[in-house]
Amino acid sequence: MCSETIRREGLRERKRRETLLRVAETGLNLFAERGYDATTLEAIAEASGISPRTFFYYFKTKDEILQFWQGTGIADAVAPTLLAQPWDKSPLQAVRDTFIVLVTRYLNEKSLAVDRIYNSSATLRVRKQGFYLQIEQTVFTTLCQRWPQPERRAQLRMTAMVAIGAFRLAMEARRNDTQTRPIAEYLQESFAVLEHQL
Amino acid sequence: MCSETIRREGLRERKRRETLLRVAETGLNLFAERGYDATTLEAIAEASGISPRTFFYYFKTKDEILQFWQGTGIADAVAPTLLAQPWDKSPLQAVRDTFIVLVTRYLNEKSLAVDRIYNSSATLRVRKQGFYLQIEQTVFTTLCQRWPQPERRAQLRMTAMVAIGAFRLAMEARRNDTQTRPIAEYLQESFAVLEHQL
DNA sequence: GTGTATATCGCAGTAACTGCGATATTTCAA
DNA sequence: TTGAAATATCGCAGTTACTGCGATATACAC
Repeated sequence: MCSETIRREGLRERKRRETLLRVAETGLNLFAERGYDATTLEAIAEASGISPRTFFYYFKTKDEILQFWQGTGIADAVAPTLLAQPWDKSPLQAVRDTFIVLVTRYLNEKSLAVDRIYNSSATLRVRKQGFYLQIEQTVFTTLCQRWPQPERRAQLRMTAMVAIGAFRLAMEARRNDTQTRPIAEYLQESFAVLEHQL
Repeated sequence: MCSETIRREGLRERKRRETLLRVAETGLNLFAERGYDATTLEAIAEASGISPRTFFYYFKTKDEILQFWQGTGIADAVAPTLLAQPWDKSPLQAVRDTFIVLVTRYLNEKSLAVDRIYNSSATLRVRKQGFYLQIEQTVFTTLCQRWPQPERRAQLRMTAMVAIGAFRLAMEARRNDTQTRPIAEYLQESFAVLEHQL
């Protein structure tokens, strides 16, 4: 029966996607509740209804759960969004406007939770830099695509670095702020300070 | 006999200093030879003539050996050197000149080895950011001491960030360069690119 | 010389991961 | 429909970094 079984995705893929999401969500919740270090793999596995061994089938490491929430979206969207910017903008302007688009589109309550977890310990704070490093790299290579003149390379490298720096400082400002304003505002301010530095 | 025994330091402290240095050196050598991950604590301990347990009496973690070589010196010298800069310099100039002094004074062949090890794996590259984060923090608070006006804080935070960024890019440039020039030159160039960004 | 602080070490334990190999489930095609 | 191939789940044993506890030895200070 049911000859036209819904087969646009396949049982396998659906289950996989569901399990992945369930584990990621369970993990994030447990981190938020008990703290990152105090949450064992075993606990995450059990709460997700899988065996500890199977956890590693979905995530290579424990902190890939955090990367899952932090990185998904933004990291992949940087290059296309940056390339889609109007051509009359300066490199720095283009990156700034890209970031403004991306944070509005991808940062949500979950990102706030992740941010709080990342800032709960020194080792995690350091690991978060891996994310920034990755974005910096992507921004740089994308900028080089748009402005391929070799003599601009060093300058573009610097642009990528200061832009990610401004991004970091914006997140920092948001974290330290007592009120809660839209993330894009912090970004605007951060880049304004950067441009004022000149 | 020998009533005026040399007692300016004490046997204890001397031994401790010697052992610490021996372990740190052995570790660095093994890392360079076999790679960081392939070097077990047990191997370092054995090659240093101590028990694995005693290793943790000297270093809390394995990568504290890298921190020992990278951080010692520079991290502690940043604040005093920055405060000793002439008062007519701009914040950014002051930080730049501080870095030039420090790299000339503290970076040696060992730092090169450490740099190579740090860049041998993605996880280590990320961990190195902990060092930059620390320096950035120190630079920021020191700048705030010298220019304590609250309305400058945001600007000084940005200065600290771009300065450390320029530092990072200078190290990167040196690593990617085929020839070997004095580190201070890369720094000068990096800050020149930064100032040109304005 | 005696007490106190420091150094060394073994042992048992934990937690994150890896490799191997067994079994079950889904898929694809003959 | 059946049977082979790919994928998913899992247990078990092992490795490595690191911790806590407690024992013993060494240096120091008086």
